[in-house]
Amino acid sequence: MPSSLGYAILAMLAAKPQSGYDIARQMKPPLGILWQAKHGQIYPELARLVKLGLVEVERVDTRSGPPRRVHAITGAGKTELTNWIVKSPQTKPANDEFVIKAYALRRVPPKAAESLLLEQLELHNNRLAALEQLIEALKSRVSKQAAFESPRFGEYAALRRAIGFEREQAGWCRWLLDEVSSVRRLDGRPRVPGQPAVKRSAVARRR
Amino acid sequence: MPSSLGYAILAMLAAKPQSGYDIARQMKPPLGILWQAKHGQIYPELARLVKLGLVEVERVDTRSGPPRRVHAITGAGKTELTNWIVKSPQTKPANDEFVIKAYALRRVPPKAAESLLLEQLELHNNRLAALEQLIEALKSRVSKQAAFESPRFGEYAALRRAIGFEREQAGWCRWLLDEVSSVRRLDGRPRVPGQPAVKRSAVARRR
DNA sequence: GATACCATGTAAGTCGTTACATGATTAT
DNA sequence: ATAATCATGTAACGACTTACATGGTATC
Repeated sequence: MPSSLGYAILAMLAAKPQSGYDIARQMKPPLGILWQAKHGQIYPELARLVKLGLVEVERVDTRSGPPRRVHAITGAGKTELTNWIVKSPQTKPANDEFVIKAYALRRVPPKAAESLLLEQLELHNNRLAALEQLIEALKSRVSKQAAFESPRFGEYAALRRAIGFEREQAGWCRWLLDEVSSVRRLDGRPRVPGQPAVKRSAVARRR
Repeated sequence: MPSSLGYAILAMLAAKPQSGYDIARQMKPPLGILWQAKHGQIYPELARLVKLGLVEVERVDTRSGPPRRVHAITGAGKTELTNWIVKSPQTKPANDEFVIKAYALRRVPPKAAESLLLEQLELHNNRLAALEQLIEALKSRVSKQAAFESPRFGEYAALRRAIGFEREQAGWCRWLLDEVSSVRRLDGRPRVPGQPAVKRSAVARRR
């Protein structure tokens, strides 16, 4: 039985035959949208899929350099993939390190907290921009009507999800930043009860 | 040097001394919001933190049952945690099995796809309801003004993030469901060009 | 009497990262 | 020349899961 990575590879090979290197490129963090893995894990897993008879290899000679090993899904592979899809998935924990840092953020000086959050926010904004460029390129190829029937629908769906999560994460960062900033502005100054101590919109508008 | 799990434990012990069992309960999937892990990983990691001098144990006898081993963070532990927080985090891949299934969803009959999506949607809605109950209980304890200063702020922030992600995931499921449904209604029927083939709002309103 | 929860640990195995290893090709 | 990319693999290590193991307490 293949691992989750194995099924991710099968799904990609069901779209079209590819080399291990092709797969590794599309799964490369941090932009891999279907699954992320390094080549050090991909090549052994491909070998296992071949040994299971779910995938076959063909050496394709190139005019320059070593021959590429192009992998294709077999009939047995397609069956295995289809059967696996309909089984209810077991969700595994997200476990983002940054949540721990946010959880204990009160322990560090507000200035340090702010720069950490700004760095994180920029990271997500950059990733978001890259993903939005990818989806724009795809949109023309996925017909509005009956998008589900399009051969690139899977890619489109995965991209939509990735974009949604990046947006969500960026929004969370902005909220955190706003909370920290408001405390920083309160620093040492006495508050006047009855009126808002701080305007909360400065960071919220920074998109 | 502790692992990410180690830092998650340190962060929780910095809030208050706790037993391994307490930690395991709060980290239990699928509702652990800071970090998720099983006791099989937590107890050995706690032992390592003790060996590193970042945590100390105290046996506390109970009137009934075996003595509890209450762990507390040490001075060295606080220093280590604070230094770690300000270092920029390395993000690791999300890798959700369900994305693979969605990617290759065209391979299965629309009816099977729909039931898979409905099951997933219900799962996220249930989790969302549970998380929203938790955050409601917290909101009263976290003051509106200067929420960042509140001792429970970390918990509140982590909960907000978890809720945002569940909402996002649920929304994505609804979108997918809508795409599949629209194709199902098209099944075998010829389309009339010039007017929309299908109303797309049936599922979108199902919240 | 059975089930669930309290409470703590260990062992085997899988998943995943990082680094080592090789060698050709293309771009600056 | 030097670096980056193409292209494929392996080995050591660390993270994580699952199952084994034990024994008391509370609830139905």
